[in-house]
Amino acid sequence: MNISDVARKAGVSTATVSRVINNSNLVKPKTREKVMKVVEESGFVPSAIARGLSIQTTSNIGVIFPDIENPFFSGAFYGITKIAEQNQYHVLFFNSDENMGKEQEFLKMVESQHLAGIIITPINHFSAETRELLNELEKKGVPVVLLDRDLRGGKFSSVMAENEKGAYQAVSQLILEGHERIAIIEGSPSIRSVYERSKGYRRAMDDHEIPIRGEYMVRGNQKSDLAYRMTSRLMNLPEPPTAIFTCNNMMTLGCLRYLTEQGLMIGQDISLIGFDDIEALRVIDFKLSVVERSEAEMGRIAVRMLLDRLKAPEAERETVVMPVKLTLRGSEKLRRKN
Amino acid sequence: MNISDVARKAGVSTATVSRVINNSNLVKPKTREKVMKVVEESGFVPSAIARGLSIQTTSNIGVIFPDIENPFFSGAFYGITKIAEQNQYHVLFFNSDENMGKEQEFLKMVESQHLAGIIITPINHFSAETRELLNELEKKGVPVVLLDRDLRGGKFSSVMAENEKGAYQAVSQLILEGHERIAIIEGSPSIRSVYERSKGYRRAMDDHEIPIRGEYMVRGNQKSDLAYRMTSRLMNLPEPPTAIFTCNNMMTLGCLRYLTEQGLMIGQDISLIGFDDIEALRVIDFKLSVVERSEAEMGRIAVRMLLDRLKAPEAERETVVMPVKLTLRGSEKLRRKN
DNA sequence: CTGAAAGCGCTTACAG
DNA sequence: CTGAAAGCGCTTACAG
Repeated sequence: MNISDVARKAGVSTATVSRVINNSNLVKPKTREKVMKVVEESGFVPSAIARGLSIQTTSNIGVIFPDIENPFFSGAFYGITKIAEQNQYHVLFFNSDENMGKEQEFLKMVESQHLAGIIITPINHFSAETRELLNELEKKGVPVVLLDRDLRGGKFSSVMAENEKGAYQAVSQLILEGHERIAIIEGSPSIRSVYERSKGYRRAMDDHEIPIRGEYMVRGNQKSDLAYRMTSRLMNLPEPPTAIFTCNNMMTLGCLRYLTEQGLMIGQDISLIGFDDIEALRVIDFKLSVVERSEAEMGRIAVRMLLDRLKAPEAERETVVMPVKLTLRGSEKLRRKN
Repeated sequence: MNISDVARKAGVSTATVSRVINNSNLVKPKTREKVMKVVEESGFVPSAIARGLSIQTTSNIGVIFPDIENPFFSGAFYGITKIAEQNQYHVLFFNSDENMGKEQEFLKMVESQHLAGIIITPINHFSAETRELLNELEKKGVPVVLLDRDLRGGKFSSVMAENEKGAYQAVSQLILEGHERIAIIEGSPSIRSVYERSKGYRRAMDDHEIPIRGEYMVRGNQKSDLAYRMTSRLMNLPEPPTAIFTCNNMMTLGCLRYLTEQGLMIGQDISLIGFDDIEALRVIDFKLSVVERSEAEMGRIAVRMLLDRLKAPEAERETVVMPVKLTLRGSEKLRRKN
């Protein structure tokens, strides 16, 4: 069943059927009715792919995230699918696995798939290749929205968060609790958002005139396992830290795993604040203090921005910065002083 | 840059370019070289959409899950994207939100998008509409794989789990610990996999000759919030249960939230075993006993099945049943007897 | 308001 | 091994 079949049955041309389907107002009401009747009876669904070839674009948006198992991203993804669905858009998802090669491979495919737009969390802030691929897409009329991570030298729409501020508040709170030996598990320096959290840490230390010790700054890679090993390194220092700030949720988990294995009680033997909340721990009232933000909302905003640019291609590119909130639940404290 | 441009530059016909791109062996090596050179230099990427229209199918597979924020599904989704990517397939994702209308809306779209195949976790075991839509797709050569949930009367490939067995083992263990007042937070009765877990509960109770009390069987909806309220109902019974078995991870969280709010210690004041593990709790060594399975593996298997059927359309439809494992961590015990 | 026809960019049966 | 040409199922500028 295709558009010609419908046209024949309705006694009109395919052009008219097409106009009816696309709600063109260049159709006489009677004709529209006649065509709609055939469409309903036959259960005709137009081929999105033929339409795509003809108008050179589709209603599919591409989403590229580095790690869909990270609850931040699955939450953002949920927000994306919701708004996309409400607007009759579909979502093509790609997991880049924090791997530059995969990211670029996917971007090259975008054009051949004629995607309407792209929401991406780029792997590397400094990747000129990724930036150029995205620039080319923009030039070809495919709007791009960055989510959670910026890209150096690019001018794209984006949805970011108050990363530095959140980290600043968290670390300041630790200082307020009397900590001086505060460690940070940083993320990759080539991820802007995570790097900004390191900056917040340094600024908080500086503002309170606490000297920063190199051995207290260890580098993770956004994943749990390395954070586990880095926590081990920290805790085996001659003078281990009394508090740790972790730069994302997965690293918080890795850190917690090590501390737990060592029998250290959070909020008693050691203090900890993490970036991004962890639902299961909140539920059981585990006293983990965190810097929170709404990941689903970030996803929703990203899609809305994309759709706005699709409607008004000349519209300004904008950046939305999601507010963060420091939620204190007790893990920032220390009962038994070391 | 399209196939005609390449053909012109290489001094051959579009047919030949097409053959080169698709690795047909009906091309003289010299010709192939000549064409490949132009392809590389021009950075030509064939239009997937034009190809799709021509051959009436694409390299996109559709995935429909009810709740991508549930770690079981994001884990399975991760497995899916991995294998899909390895085989040059792309994934169109749709979140049905446990909503039948959305599920069917999406299925109707599958055909117009010419998806190569479908992986679906159906909302309702008894939905004849969904079953028929899937049957039609199969008839049209679009293979279907069910993941985690079966569909009555359908004969589709599927990846399931040992649901009844897992529940049976969990509840038997509770009985072994001396419990008799064992409650269950069931899921929707129209979801086969979750329902099978209820059956495992009943069989375990029967086998051990423990009478089943109606007030100990409460119904959830796979979500955390309702499980929270149901736990409240259970614990406010004149004779509350001493142990609870929850039929999925989200309901385990809701249950934990209530118990925690009431100041009850898991494994001391009340026992609990849940279906599906919860990473964050494992990490902090929270003593939650669970029935585990590998969700990523289920996703990987589902894609492999799909690809096999794509290669050999006449291949038998098969069902893989993932083994489960009861992991005891202490929450099945009771320190202070009620 | 409506239709004939060209065009979107591929693939492939057919002829050579 | 290669090419001309029809076809996939839509949309839309153009003519009426």
